[in-house]
Amino acid sequence: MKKITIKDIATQAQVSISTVSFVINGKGQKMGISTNVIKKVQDVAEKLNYRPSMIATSLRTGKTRSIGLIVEDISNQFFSDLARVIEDEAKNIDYRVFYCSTGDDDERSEELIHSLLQANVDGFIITPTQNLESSIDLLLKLKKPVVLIDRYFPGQKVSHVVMDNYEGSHSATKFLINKGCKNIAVVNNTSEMVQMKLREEGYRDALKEEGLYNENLVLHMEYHSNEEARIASIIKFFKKNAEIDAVLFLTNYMGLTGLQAFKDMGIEIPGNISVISFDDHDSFKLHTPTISVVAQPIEDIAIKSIQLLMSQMTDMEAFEVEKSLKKGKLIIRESV
Amino acid sequence: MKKITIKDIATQAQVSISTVSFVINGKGQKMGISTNVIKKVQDVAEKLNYRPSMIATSLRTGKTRSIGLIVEDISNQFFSDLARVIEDEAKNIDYRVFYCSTGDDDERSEELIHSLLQANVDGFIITPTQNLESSIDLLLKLKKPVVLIDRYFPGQKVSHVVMDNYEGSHSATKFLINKGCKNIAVVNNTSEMVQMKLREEGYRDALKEEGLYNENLVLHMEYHSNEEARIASIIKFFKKNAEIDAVLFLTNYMGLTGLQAFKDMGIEIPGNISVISFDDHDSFKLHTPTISVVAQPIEDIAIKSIQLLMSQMTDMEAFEVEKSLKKGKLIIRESV
DNA sequence: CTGAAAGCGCTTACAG
DNA sequence: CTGAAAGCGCTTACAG
Repeated sequence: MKKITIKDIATQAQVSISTVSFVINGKGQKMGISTNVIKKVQDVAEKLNYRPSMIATSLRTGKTRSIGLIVEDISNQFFSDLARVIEDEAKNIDYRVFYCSTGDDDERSEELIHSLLQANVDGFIITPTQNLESSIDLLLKLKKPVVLIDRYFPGQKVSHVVMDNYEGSHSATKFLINKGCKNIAVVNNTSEMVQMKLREEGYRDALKEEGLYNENLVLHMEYHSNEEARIASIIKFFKKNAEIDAVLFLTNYMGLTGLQAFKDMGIEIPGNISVISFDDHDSFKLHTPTISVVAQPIEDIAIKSIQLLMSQMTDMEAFEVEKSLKKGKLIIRESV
Repeated sequence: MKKITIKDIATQAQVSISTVSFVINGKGQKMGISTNVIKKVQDVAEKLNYRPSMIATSLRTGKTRSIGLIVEDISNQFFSDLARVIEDEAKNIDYRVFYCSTGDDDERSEELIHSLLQANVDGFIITPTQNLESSIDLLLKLKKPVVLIDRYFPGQKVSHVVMDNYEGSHSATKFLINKGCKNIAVVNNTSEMVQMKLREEGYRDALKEEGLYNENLVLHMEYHSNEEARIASIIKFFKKNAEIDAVLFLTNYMGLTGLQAFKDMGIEIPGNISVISFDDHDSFKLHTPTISVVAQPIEDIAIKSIQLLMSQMTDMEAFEVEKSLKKGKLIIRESV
């Protein structure tokens, strides 16, 4: 069975290939093609089960009706949830999504951008890594529509949609303070990215407002260390600071590691320590006790980012940079 | 900044576009192009930062150097782990992977196949849904390389690589019997797919060998019901059969649901009931107590499926159907 | 109302 | 040793 082309249809329907093309693309009416001919072409196309070659169309039009989605790690539930919503939204406007993971590796991220550029995607949605600013600049120079999500570069003129990270951790910390906690720790990674900085700031400011801030209770963990090393560093930190009565984990994977560490140490939640983590996760709902979280507004972020991307794809010139901040949601469970 | 083409290089290097094409594709030597010219072309390509258009190459050669990977649900850890290994393996042989999720929906699966067909991927790796046999037949008719994973259609002549499901649940059940459990339940979904049938058979045969089989202890849950309904049906089942002292969950999501149900009911693991689930998951390692599992040989499956696909892509005619069975691994944790 | 022709960016058989 | 030309499957300005 060989591939059916526009030419086969033209032959069978006894018209020119231009006519076929117009009909297939719904421009039959507009081009003043007779109803009879339109019907005939459609019937033949149907009968031969014709599928236009995306590749030929792309080469000709320069458009692929596809979006490249670059996330940190598609096997992290936050990103896979995000990806699914974005894919659904894109499907509604008849776009395909190609997704891939950076693993928080700058070099890999650059490769992915180039590979998607080569595949000629019409737009990019990206969770950038730390040093990706220049690659993003390249996309801007190429006039490629881009939206950053989850994080961004403060100085760069690119649309982005992120959670209100400052507010999220500020209100979570506030909640712990109101609960009566006095020695509230925070576990962050060593990333210099703005979203992590803002989360830490929200925590710090909330404590400072109450005169409770203690810089010894801030732990920064290496992102690229392995699970055992991370658990060990958490154990060490909590042993050293036995006065800690509450902790805020700034990402879900740090929260999960923390829970593992507490388990190994025999620390009881919320008896010995109250826990809140960023980013909801199935394991947090299933954990004994269930873990409170600052949940990201995944749906809002996904929908908004597609919208921003679409407005760029529709008219790259008229488009203006938009910075969108979406409020997260503090979900209180048994862990506090 | 406009896109650099082979033509721009030809102009700048003062050679014909054929020469450029040969050099870029490393066929310079073979075509007897002088070292000087090769060097000049390479330098110009480098200087202009030339990237070949994948789309033009595809249209011309009919190949895309890409693989379509269709899984049930990319946000399920089993599939995302699988996808990552497949992606890495593919990258090693310089192939891209496009992945997408069926959500166990036949219609969506067909759409995805057609959409990947339109994108002209060179090969398919698919976890088929129940009624996808005819769509797979279509791929065979089109002479498209296909490998099925995780499951397959017994009568169909297609290469596949799956875990030895029968052996996995047989040995897990055997383990529970040897532990002294007498009333061992199993929780399955209503799928008619062979992999689920085999898991249930392994369980059944192990019990029959010891004269312990009791058909009342088999629960079949609707796949497409929501989480609450699933929890409710598990609670009902375990209340009705209070004698159950062990349970085997046949997929990780059923296991997770089961744990939630046990939590709601106040059933203690392994005090009241021993638990083993198929498919390892972070939550199983983190759960209190940690949950024993029949882990799938994800790496083996991924590597083998790429191998089988490659041999088809290399030589579609000489290729012979291969059915590959990979042994799973029983990991005993605190839950038994 | 419809067709012939150019062109998107490549690859490759053919000619010299 | 290198170039001119055909063709992959489309879209669209132009001509009639």
